[in-house]
Amino acid sequence: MTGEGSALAKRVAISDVAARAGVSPTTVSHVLSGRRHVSEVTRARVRSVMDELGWEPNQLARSLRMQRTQTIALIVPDITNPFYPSVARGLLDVVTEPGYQVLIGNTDGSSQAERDLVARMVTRSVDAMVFAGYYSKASDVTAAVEAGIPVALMGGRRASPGIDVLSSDDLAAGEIATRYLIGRGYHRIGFITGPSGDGPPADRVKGYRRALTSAGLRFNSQLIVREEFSRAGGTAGLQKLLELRKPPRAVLCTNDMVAIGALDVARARGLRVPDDLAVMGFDDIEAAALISPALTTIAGDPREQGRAVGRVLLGRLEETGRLEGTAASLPQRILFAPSVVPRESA
Amino acid sequence: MTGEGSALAKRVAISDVAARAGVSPTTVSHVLSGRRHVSEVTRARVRSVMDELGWEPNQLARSLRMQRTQTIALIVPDITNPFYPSVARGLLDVVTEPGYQVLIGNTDGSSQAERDLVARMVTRSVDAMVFAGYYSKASDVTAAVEAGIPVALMGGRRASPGIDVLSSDDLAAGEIATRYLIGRGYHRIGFITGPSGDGPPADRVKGYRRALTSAGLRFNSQLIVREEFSRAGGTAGLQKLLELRKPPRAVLCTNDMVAIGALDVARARGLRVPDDLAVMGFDDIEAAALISPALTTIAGDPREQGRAVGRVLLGRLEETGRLEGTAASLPQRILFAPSVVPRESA
DNA sequence: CTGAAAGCGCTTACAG
DNA sequence: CTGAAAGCGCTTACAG
Repeated sequence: MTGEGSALAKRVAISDVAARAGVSPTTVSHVLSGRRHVSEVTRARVRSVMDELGWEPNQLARSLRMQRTQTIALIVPDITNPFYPSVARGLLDVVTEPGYQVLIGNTDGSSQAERDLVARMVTRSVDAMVFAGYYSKASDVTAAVEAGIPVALMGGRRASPGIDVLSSDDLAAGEIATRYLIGRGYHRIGFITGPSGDGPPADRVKGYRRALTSAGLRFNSQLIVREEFSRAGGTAGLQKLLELRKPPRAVLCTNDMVAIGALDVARARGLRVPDDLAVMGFDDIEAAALISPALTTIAGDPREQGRAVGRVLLGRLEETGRLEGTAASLPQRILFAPSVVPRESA
Repeated sequence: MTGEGSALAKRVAISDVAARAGVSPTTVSHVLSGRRHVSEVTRARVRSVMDELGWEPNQLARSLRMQRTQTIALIVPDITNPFYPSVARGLLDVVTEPGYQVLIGNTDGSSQAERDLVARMVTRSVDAMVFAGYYSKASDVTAAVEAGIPVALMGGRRASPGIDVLSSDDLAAGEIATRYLIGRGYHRIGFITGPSGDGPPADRVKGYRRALTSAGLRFNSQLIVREEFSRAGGTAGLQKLLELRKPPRAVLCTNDMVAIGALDVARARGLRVPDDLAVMGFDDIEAAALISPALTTIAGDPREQGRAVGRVLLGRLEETGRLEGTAASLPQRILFAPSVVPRESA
């Protein structure tokens, strides 16, 4: 019984390869890394022993020694929200090739969970971190920053040392949507926004207002209604808008779910969309293309955002590798411009 | 200049705590783990130094020493397919509390990528692995099995040593769907299935056939059409079915996308759904509830599947911890029963 | 009740 | 061109 095939067979280590090849671990390490010259013959011998024993360096040991884990943390509120898997995909797209892996964490938006996860990631010595919260702010990631880990904050408002910020340009989104509607001849445009007066939804309203103004149209606060971010919110919102003395001919909804709720009431009332009423959403969720009439909406590109995040972080990682202690380049803030996806509803 | 506040401040190590508390690292380690008695006084002193210096053990060092990384790999074909984020969520649900983190990998279904990722995960000494491929089989994960890493294979056909298999019960799904339709008075039922004659889609057809038979209904192969897994496939499939001399009164579609395609032709031809034609899908994608008429479909519970996967793996991990080399319990195969989500279309 | 030492598996100054 | 040794930061037999 050699035990060779056993599931419990000890993993082969660099010392095994060295012994078998009749060289030192140092040399084995160097044929692997190529960081110093090794004579043709020994190199060949070592290579063949590596293959023979199927040796691959233990990343754990390597990480401990090199102080680099080749790992990036991705912390999100809810991986089940389709935006984040797309971001994850984009991140993986650019980060896999250079040898990084990604560790995911789900916070449910709880700041307790956020702190715990950030701490655990630090404890695990991730090389970089992307953090997305419902209301991302720098203070959520201080533990990482203090540990010298570069972080990319998604959805944050401003960059700070150690923290690059990447987010959707919600103001532009609102502006673009409104301009699209105006261009199609709608001048009386309602807006069903979210319950609170700040954050991305408020930025969209700001963009809407700006587009109105620059088109010489009057902004009318009666046309803005605040509702929950849900199908029911859309229903309620459109109902209110339709009760107005002069109801809008088009309605912008703060997200696609809300727009779908608005379409429900249009259907129930027998309104033709978009002839009697144009409806437009934001986000471009999968259902937007599948419902009837298909929803015209504003799309970001979450996968591309993920790629951008990856690139930014890779850049930071290169910096810290090279210039040890030298001043890093300034933290960036990157805004993603959205575009309209014209379909049937507007 | 103390450098204390610098981003480059060395992380504090166990030896720092020990020195400052006037004890050995051994003792510090033991107050942390509680694995041996430490006198009240020294324990208190060590604790306060820990707090003061903010020390947390470096997981890397700990992992290297203990041969346990507290990491689980999750390898999926496409994290962007909503099934997988739900699985990920369920996995996180059960695995976070006991201190595990999850490393994700995306293969795009390429077996090259699958092999590479499995190898990389092994190299990183993950404690366990969940693997989902488009056609998962044991041979995809041999590298992990050989390294003694317990794996949970999602969607596989049979368990084998070191590999537990968890999958949806597609046969039951087909049967349940068909029975539902029969129960609602539909006796002539068409089936738009996928292009190939095996895998989950074929199992669904088998279940359909079985339900028909056990209800005393005749199986008619003309009512089965093979199409692509897409909206266009659903359109084409229903068109063929409607050209039959005696077209079906109800149609089962191999997934919700296909069902949506079928609904497109029903709408175009002015058929009332479900009165003239009942349409039913599988999977319960988000859009199923949002379209009109809302789609009646068969739902699995991916998040619960993820939880189950987590539980199985946690069980295996406990086994290997306890009985070193003793025979592990037999590999399991767990099948998830789906249920119908009655909505408007059937 | 506590500590010195070995060792997990690598990489990299240092020396020749 | 190559190797012996130190060290990354822990845990745990071993010894007292």
